[in-house]
Amino acid sequence: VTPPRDEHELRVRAFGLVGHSVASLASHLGMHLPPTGATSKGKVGELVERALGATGGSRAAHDFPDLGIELKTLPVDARGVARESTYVCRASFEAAETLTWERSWVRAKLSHVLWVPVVTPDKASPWSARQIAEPFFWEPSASDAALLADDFAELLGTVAVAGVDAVSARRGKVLQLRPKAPTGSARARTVSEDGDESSSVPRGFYLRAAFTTGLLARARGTPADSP
DNA sequence: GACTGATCATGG
DNA sequence: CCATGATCAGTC
Repeated sequence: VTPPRDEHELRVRAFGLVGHSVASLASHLGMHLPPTGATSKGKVGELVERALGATGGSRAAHDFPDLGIELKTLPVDARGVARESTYVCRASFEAAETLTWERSWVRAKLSHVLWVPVVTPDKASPWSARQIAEPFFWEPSASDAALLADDFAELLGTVAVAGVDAVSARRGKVLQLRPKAPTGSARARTVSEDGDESSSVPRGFYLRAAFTTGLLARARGTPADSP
């Protein structure tokens, strides 16, 4: 699948997936999926990337570089409530004191996102019971951006003055900083306020499920708690 | 049932 | 090790 030429083409392709199960999508693409469970983490995202012509790969870039658009699948229950938080990107603290929201990779990634909800009734649901729902584009509203910027500033501020280990996933109204590593013993470099180097478990930025649930509800034009 | 900390797969 | 794609699973 070649990359979409523009946003319209991407939109058409994404809407073309609506109603397909993950199993049928994989079948059409000739992809084999392992059974659902721990070993299949991330497979739906890779599948949808391929289906839409995302450049993918493991480079630090948007999924659609020419369009500046990021692709995210969103597991939701039958009511449209997000089942999981959403990973955004790795967090680097080389210059926590000077890194601003405006210059952050988090902001760049979230500036334009194509969300593809995947209805997953429960975690035991087989691929055939997980269906692609209506996708939607999101560009943060002024209030979205303010919430994100506030959390970002608070998180980075704490890292700058107290170190990354002082931040738990409990911080942040909508944006979290959490471990993001192969195992709990993985290490990544950290630099403290006075320049001392040490290491801690690698972290990543995540969007809370309540936040993404709200984005979906807004896109559907329904209150987040309506039936 | 929501949430946090830990974990799984793949490529460079 | 870095990055991408996320979800698992024990605890609150």
